[in-house]
Amino acid sequence: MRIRPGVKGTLSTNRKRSGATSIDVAALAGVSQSAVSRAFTPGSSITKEKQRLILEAARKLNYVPNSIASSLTTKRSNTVAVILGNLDNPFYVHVLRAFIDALQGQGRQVFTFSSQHGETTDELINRVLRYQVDGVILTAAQLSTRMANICHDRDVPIVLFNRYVPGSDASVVRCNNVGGGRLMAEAFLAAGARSFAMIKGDPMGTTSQDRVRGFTECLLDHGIGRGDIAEIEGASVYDGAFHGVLERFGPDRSALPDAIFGVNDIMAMGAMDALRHRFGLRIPQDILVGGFDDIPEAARWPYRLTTVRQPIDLMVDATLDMLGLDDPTHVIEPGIDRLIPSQMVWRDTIPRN
Amino acid sequence: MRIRPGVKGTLSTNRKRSGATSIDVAALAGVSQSAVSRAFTPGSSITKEKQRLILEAARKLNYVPNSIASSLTTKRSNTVAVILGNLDNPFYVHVLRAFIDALQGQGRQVFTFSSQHGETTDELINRVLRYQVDGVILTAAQLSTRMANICHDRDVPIVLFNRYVPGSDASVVRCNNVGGGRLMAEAFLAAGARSFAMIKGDPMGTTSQDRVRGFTECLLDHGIGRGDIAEIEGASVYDGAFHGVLERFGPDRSALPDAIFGVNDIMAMGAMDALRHRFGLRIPQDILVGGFDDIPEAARWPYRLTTVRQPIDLMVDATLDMLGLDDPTHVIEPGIDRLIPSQMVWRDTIPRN
DNA sequence: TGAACTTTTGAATACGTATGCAAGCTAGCA
DNA sequence: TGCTAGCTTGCATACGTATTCAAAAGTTCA
Repeated sequence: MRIRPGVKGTLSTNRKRSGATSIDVAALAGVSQSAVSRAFTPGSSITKEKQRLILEAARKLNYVPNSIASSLTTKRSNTVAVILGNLDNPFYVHVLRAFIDALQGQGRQVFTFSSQHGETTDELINRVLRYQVDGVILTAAQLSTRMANICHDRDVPIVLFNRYVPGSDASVVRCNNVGGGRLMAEAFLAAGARSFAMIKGDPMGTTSQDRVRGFTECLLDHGIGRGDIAEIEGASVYDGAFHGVLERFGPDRSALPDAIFGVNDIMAMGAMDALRHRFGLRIPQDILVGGFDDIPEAARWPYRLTTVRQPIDLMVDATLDMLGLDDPTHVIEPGIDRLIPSQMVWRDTIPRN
Repeated sequence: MRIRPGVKGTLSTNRKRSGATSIDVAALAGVSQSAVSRAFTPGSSITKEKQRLILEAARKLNYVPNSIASSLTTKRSNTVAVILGNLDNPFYVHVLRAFIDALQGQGRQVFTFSSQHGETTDELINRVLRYQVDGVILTAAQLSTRMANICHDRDVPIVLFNRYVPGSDASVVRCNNVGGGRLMAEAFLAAGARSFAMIKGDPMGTTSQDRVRGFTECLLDHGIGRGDIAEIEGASVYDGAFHGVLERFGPDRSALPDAIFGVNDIMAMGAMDALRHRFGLRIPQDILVGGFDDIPEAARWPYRLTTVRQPIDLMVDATLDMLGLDDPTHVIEPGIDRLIPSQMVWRDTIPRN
């Protein structure tokens, strides 16, 4: 047993906690600590034979390199923060998984932060920055200018995923939400719909706003009156949409429109369930429904939802690319806005002519 | 601009990256570095007035304490690893969120690891240990004895969530899966079912095995013959169950049993969709279906699934409690097995007498 | 064989913070 | 005023690894 000086007494840190260190391994292998470090650093200048010796000693001692210590000198933690909001929306679950898989493939770990209620974004970003993450992916929460600046000062790249801050120069990867909204409006119009309802998501979120805007503008362009476009607050969750539809049209079903646009799939699904199971309507015979996202759940049998696809993989790739984690000379150009095209996915909730 | 000696030349680490340090703050506030450290450590010995001064200076410099450096001395990273497998099963999404929320509430961050294909558990745990996490929560992946030992040596508490390693003495929190399986069997029997099918999950997972065992044993106890209990591999995912049912009973619908037990809700949902939309069956009039987990999705209209509840919150609380992160004297007692009771949730897929 | 290189090696140091220790300080009390 | 007890404070050091620099060990070629 190795003796650890300075860990005597009534400290609160009286667990051993840290196993063998590179020094222990060096001692056992009869080499210097530097050699151990090099043995674990790919591309380092070390003989095959010496490396073998060291790895063997390391195995004997159950040595695991301490990334914390390593980060302190290299100033890279191989860590990325993913800031999450609404995990009730399966879309973001798929996004999270895509990021985890991609980043893990690069040898990076993912810090998952949830933007909790009662915490300001500034507090959140502060928590994130403490951990010296190499990059930040923001799929929820607002980004204040001050915070964007702090990240910029510290050279921590930050990419907004499917959201943007109007008037800021933060980097953004997003789907063409406005265009997608238009696509859905056109699909409804082509199917003969003349009156509409939209179920809106997070009122503060640009994603929902943009889809609503594209949808509305396109309808207005085609001569639909504002009075024929109802708006329902769905808060981006299934239950919000389900109850939103119930409350809006329950008292007076004659007010039901020809078509309902759920600003995301999970809300479209909630609306469908309300329409079918509470109002006894058939889709698309009695009413049309459209969604947005193309989550796998929306393709399942009870729904077979016609929707607008957000290409997750493209968006994730673009985000990681923009983060530029692998390129030390990478400069985070401010104000880049990668707009990924959206695309109509036809299934059974809107008849196609 | 502060000059950083030693960062000259053609290093690959030529980003500034680290913003102001406690030394910078100390200089600006005219105090020692120790004082800055204490100003940010609650319960530390420092005057209110001096603390105010320091915090003000820190704000001016956009100082954020470096947790990496702090972890190096305290040997606590305030970080917990959550190892995830199947995010296609919404149950684990809810579990993840529960852990994130709870841990964040304790001021800890969550490292999310996905147990990827092509990586052994040993490699996984090694990756985890590098980051000096204060604890490990395993909701997927097998735990080898060797790895359990390494964690134990390093004093890193590790809790298996809803899984266990037979013959090992790892700490476990799990739902009473065997009992839950029995509950479901009893429910089916009470409703008059005499022939059965089970859709099984991960063949290596104890969770699925236990539920299958409880279910089967109970049926056998009641005189059902083995020949009347069909087994289908569903791989714990919706599509697996959907196609499993299709392939098994599509060629010969007369082989359909009275009742189908999806070993988790998402598979029960897949089975329901296949039965209804591909076979045109009514549930529960033509066939009974039961699930396990009680995920919110299973309560929605198309399904209204009768199922066995796993009390996520209780299980999460028990897990964190067992981890004992807040108690420095906490000893990880080996072999603790917290069995949380499961409970029948009656909805519409099994008639209740 | 030896000169001119290239590669490998180890010693020393830096990274940013927490903390033991001793000194400085304040307040309380006689 | 003098003395003690308790709080604050700063100094110095430790945490575990990566990297620089100079020295040592190989390698190539004349």
